[in-house]
Amino acid sequence: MKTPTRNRRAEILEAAADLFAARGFHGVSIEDIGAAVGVSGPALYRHFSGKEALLAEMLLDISERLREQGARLATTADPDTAEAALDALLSGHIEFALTHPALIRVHERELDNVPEQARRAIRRLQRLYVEEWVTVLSELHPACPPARLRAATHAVFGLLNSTPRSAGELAPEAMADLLRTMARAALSRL
Amino acid sequence: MKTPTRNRRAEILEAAADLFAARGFHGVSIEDIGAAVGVSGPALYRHFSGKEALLAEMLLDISERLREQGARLATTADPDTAEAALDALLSGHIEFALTHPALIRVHERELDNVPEQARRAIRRLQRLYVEEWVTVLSELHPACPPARLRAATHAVFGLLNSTPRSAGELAPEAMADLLRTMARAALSRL
DNA sequence: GGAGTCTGTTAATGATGATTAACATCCGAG
DNA sequence: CTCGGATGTTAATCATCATTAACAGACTCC
Repeated sequence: MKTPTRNRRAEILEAAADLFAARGFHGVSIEDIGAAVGVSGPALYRHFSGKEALLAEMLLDISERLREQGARLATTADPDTAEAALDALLSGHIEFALTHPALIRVHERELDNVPEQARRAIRRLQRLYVEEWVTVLSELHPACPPARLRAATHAVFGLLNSTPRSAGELAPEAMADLLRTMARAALSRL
Repeated sequence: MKTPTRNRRAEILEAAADLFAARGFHGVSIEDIGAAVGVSGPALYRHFSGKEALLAEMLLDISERLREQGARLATTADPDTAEAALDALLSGHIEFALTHPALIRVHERELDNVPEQARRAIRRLQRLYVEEWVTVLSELHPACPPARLRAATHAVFGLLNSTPRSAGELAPEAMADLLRTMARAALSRL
């Protein structure tokens, strides 16, 4: 019982993500989360210091993954073709959103329930990710003021993150294609 | 004390909308809502049969307003220019989103907390509103399959409804302009 | 072969919170 | 006037929940 135990934390985080996505942080009890992974209630305290800490770790992980991915893709090869960098960012985000709809949903909705300190860290990561996009976009639209680029970036995130809401309507492939097409168009004329 | 009383219900709905938008349905107590309008706690039961009923009425009202607006704008004058109808729908939705960010947020997030029966009614209204858009879009893109048009509509809503998240970055005027530009572009090539 | 760490379990404990009861006020109608 | 309805108030009631206690099996390392 050593190997399976290693996965417990991750297992809990995953189950909790699904539950939070479906019913919201306050709509899910510790007992619910425990049940979802086959243990009951207070067992979670062996892995996390509390419910908020669990959420904090979850959001930190998501934000960190997005930021890391952003930093990696934005600097992709050709520094002259900002166009290519934008495409890479787009594809990366879409892939993430389609693969982890629950995480996207929680990331979008539950920041307010994270304790102050962690919230600051998460916000910082989110800001860095946005800045990655803004940097690329400012190369494509040098005349566009930064505030507008930032707002445009948030708007595109809203578009891309709509996935969890229109789930099932379209096959993942078709959905990815649609989102890429729409986002590219939306960002082409700023 | 007759005239001011007439407003009580609306006053409560408004205060509750702001609170739900900020902290989520489960994150707000009846006591909180009462305090926000200057009465305390159980007084709300003189106006609503319960917390869920309050939310249900709120979402029904929002969905109804959007649907009504959609039905009105989509049929606007020129039936030949689907282009104009789309612009009208866009401007209407943007105006609503910028004017009532809290309502948009609640409408987007809290449907799951509404009791079954009301939820069905709300979903029906939402569906009608979406179909209004799909009808217009199908005229502009006759070759595009309906499922794709529906997904595109949801995606554009995601874009337009990003307002509450990027609040303050831009002046309302500039924001409306940006959203209109991006949405038009996103919907131009499906 | 036993001490210690890891993970769990099932009972408290203590808050918070929705809803209801019992009891005032105020105001317009008759 | 005074009766009734509309609105409120405060004090129960009853659940639900996060968190902590107390206790137990299992596996590791010595």
